Amino acid sequence: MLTAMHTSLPDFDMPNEEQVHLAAESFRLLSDPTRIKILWALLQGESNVACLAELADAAPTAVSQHLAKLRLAGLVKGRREGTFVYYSAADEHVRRLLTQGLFHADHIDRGEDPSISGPRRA
Amino acid sequence: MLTAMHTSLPDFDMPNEEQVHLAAESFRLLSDPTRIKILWALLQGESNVACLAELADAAPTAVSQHLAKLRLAGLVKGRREGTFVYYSAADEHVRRLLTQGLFHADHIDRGEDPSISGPRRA
DNA sequence: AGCATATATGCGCAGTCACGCAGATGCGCA
DNA sequence: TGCGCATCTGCGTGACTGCGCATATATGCT
Repeated sequence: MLTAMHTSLPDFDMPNEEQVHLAAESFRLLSDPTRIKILWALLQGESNVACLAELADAAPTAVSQHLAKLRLAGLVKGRREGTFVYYSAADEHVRRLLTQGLFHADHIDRGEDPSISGPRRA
Repeated sequence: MLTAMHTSLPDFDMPNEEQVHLAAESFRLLSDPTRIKILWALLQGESNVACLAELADAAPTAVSQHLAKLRLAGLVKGRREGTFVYYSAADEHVRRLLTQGLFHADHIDRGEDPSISGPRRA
């Protein structure tokens, strides 16, 4: 019973490595406050870099870099109009993910963290 | 019109800084493949460190560290039973978030990335 | 062409993270 | 009390990340 512990139990099903990796990448892109603000703003309508920089309270350069990453991941799309580039959220998955995350943030229950080990605390 | 661009437009509403920060922290914890596998396993029932290490194909030490972070964030709970510690997912928010993320991973459309700037490609 | 605006990109730095290793701690048993 | 097991914690390292700065590219106007 050294390495065969769950194999005997036929219950746990694990997602593919690739799927896990892709999900992790998406979550990683959502793990930055500036990018969250950018995406949240884009979910309410398209906007350009300068305007997003104001809304997210960040430097336009930083916002551009964030948008580049979000674009590479396919989370936002860019549409050029003259000197401006108007960005918009790619699909509704982004909205659901962000909404869930922000909603979850308002309902976090850290439940006093019993810390498992350490002396018994009454 | 230096810093007043969106203030004139009363449309964009932004979430609180704290809420954004908490959401970012949650997303950051979900941005690691090992943690995703751990949480996915825990959503199917409680388990201990060694078993989770096998399921996630990681060293028990690493799994323990991941679980400590997840516990501090309130995403998992730990229940001690003898020398074992049985962990379980904290609430249904985690399930929804993870499900959304993994589902999203199967429907990513990177849409050829027009790269905005650079020479016109056709 | 020349200039200004808007955005993108390359570079260096400081901060963070995941991992491996060693040692500590808690628990059960003889 | 001493041993073994399961787990936790501290430290060092390599890799990555976000930001600021300078620079490059793209578009519009005169």
